[in-house]
Amino acid sequence: MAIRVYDSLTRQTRPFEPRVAGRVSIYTCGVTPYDQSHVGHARPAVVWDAIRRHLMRRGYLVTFVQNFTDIDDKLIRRAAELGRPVEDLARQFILEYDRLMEQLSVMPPDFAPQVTENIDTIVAYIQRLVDGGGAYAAEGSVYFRVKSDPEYGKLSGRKLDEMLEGVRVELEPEKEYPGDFALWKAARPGEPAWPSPWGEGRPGWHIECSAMSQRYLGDTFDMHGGGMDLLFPHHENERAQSRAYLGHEAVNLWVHNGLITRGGVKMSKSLKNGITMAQLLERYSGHVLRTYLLSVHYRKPLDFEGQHLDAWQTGLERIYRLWQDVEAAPAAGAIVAADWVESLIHFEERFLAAMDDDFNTAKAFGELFDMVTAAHRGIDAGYADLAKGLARRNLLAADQVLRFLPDRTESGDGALAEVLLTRRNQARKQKNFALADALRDTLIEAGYEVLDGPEGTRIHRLPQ
RNA sequence: GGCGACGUAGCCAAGUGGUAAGGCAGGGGUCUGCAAAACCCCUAUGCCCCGGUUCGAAUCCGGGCGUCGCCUCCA
Repeated sequence: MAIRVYDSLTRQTRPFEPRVAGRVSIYTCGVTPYDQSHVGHARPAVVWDAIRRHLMRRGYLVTFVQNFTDIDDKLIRRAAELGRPVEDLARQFILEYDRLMEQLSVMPPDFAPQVTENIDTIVAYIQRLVDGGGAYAAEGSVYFRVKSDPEYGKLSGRKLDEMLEGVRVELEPEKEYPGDFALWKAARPGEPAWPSPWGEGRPGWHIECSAMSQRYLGDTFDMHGGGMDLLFPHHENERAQSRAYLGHEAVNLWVHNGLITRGGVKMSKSLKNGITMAQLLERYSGHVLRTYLLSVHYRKPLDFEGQHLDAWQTGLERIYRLWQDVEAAPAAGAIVAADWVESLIHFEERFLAAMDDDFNTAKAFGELFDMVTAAHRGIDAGYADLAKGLARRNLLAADQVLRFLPDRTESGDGALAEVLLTRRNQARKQKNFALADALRDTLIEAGYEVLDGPEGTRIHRLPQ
């Protein structure tokens, strides 16, 4: 029953033991709000949302922090292109991101710190690194002394000197060592800048996460998340800073999600093969996108192609149909002995066991589909009340963690639809099948599913 | 070039020593006026290839082939 989690640092799946009993603290790297959000932003957000919900389901009190990098080179460049203030641009895309998260049913973080609101904390953090010898000032900037950390490279699995062979172009001659990275960048004319002991400037990219994670979560916290592409250099540098600052590890478990691919190739800025979430939401509902992101284990690459999404949506609709069938069902009464009853009764423990195993949402969905089949078997076997009651309970249990159920189901009781349905029933009784079929087509065109069954005809809409 | 990950049916995808989950697509049936939905049965004697360890391997080890990623902004 213990939760097991894969740790990128030790490259092992380890039992999860929270630092403080009953509580879990999590920090994940958020986005730089300089452009529209794409699927690559959505995946970690949705994955961590499922992880949070599962930990909560298991009784933990979760504190979740996710930052916004609201000052950096990309943002400055983009703002200059558009002739708009950096903070203005950042505010716009932060709002858009938040709205997107809502559509994906992602809970807001407990804290969403922004770099520009934490400059003092960051400056103090850097100062202590300088005082401790882990960093040095040079020409108005401050650099981290990478060689001061004997374990530098361990997280991303590389050796420092090998890494620097040939490839790196030396842009900052004031560095002691080419691998050193900026904690504080001296201001260039026209850029946003803040005062510091080393002159006007702004934070480097990596320092914010060390400073802010520790500000909001304390000296050690349980899990640190982010995309695989952040392993190096971002998280490697972050780890080095935090170790230099604290004298020990800040992070218990490093958790990295796999990347999104398109036709098997990584989606990236430089390849310009990204899809924005806005584009996707024109074709698919937030629930379809969310669950598709959870249909594959979080550490595996995920291919985002329309044909795969369509296939997934078809499967999800089967779950929706069952939900509409059982949504109003009363709790199950007397139990009978049958395979499908066993399946329905033990569903939740199997589901939670899948989630306990390194948050295996793919397997959890497999269990869910099994449960759907078992429920239908029960219904077909003549135990509709029992099967529906159990299925309802199970769907709600799974939904607590995965969040796939439609917010509300539109029932087929629209006045016009009811009239058409009544007339079709009359036509069928009179064996006027041509008219009956025409009326059915009309209903289908209006977006309804028409389900004829032994207890009469039902119509409903699938949520979209 | 260095380091790392992965290779499971037509497609997507779980499974890290005990005899291949699940989804989509496809075939056959039941039900139905017909269809849809649902249910039942079928669809990988085999998990990239070749060796090895083991009573037993998709799972461990060695070699090969292939794909992808990181080393540069990226979630």
